[in-house]
Amino acid sequence: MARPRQFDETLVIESLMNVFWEKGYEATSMQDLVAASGLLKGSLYGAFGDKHAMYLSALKHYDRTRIQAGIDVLNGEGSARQKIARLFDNVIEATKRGLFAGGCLLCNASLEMAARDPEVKAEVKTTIRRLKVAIMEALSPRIANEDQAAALAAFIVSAYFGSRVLAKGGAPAAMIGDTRDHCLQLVP
Amino acid sequence: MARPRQFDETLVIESLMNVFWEKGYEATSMQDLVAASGLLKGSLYGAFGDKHAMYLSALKHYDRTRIQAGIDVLNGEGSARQKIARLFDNVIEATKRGLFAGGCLLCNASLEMAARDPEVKAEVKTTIRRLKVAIMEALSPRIANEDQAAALAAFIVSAYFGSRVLAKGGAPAAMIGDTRDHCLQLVP
DNA sequence: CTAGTTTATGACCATTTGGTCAATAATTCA
DNA sequence: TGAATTATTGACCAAATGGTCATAAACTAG
Repeated sequence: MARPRQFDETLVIESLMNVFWEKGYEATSMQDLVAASGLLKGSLYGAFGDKHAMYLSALKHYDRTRIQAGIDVLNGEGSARQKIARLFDNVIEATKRGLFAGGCLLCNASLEMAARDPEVKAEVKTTIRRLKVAIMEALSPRIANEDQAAALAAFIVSAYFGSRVLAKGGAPAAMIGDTRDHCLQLVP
Repeated sequence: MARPRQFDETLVIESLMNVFWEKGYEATSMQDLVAASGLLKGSLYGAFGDKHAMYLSALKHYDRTRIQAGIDVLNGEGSARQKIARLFDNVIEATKRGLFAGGCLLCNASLEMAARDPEVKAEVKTTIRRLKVAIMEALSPRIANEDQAAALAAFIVSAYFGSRVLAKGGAPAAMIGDTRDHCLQLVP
């Protein structure tokens, strides 16, 4: 009934996400978002709301794509140990290459935003839960006791997130490797 | 030979640190720092340099005080297991009370700043190493093999940092408890 | 073709940002 | 006391910030 959007929304969200991912919320300016998306300010505001709404959209997009990719691995083929190893190997790979500086947007959002932003906190909380459940289910064929599986899953999530902090902080890749190896030892 | 400082430098750094700790670097404005310190802008710049230098000073102060307090625990009395339990209990305590929103300044700095700020990265890297070594030494009476102790120490640091991400992200305290318990099981 | 509706555009805005500086005040050494 | 040195003060600044809006353009239903 009217003029249609002249851009692919998903493509634009992806570009917004990449900026927030690399720079964080506060360090990202509207100019950065304009430059990255190729749209003009007015269009961005019209389509997504204000900067904060753009961040939330980016976070949800990260959940739907990057986190989901991890969950797909956990739901896919292979032993529990192999699947969990793959999660850590991605971090180690990224650390060794040292190219993209973003790390994990979920972790970044948790530390930068969650404490002062209830909406971000809710989103982060939900995504953490999703990740934990997926790990639990990957473990369930090997661990009959559900509480035990939940506890181990919580633990693996912690170690995984911790490895993202180490990676960004310039810790040697060996520390992340050690973390990975210890985690795998615990997976039956 | 001239007019002396009319303020306690350490006290001022402490107040600057608290602001950065709670809000992060980018979300902290010079106005915030002025308000928190009670000094005027000119005095702050005169004494500490620019905002970035203030952040670095705050980070170093965090190392000298808060991180050192943790290391003191690790160097102090008690079994290795007891000492490491105490690290996690602090996080759990803070999570349950939900009062101070800062979490761990070292983790915050790593995720917000390290990727784009070599000085912060160097500081974070050094502090991570200090923490890891202290954990290693706490373990050493029980683990003869040095490589093994180093690997376990790296692992515990990861799990600890991860629990800080979980805590800020609104994950249930039980997840942090599970993380703690699994860590302790690995400590001989 | 036209009326109606939505999108795109970029000029525009108040506010806030980090940072400077000349003037003044306080101190010490001689 | 006076010369030298440093600290404090607050006014000041250019630039950047997030955000708005009137206008023009593009599309669809009738």
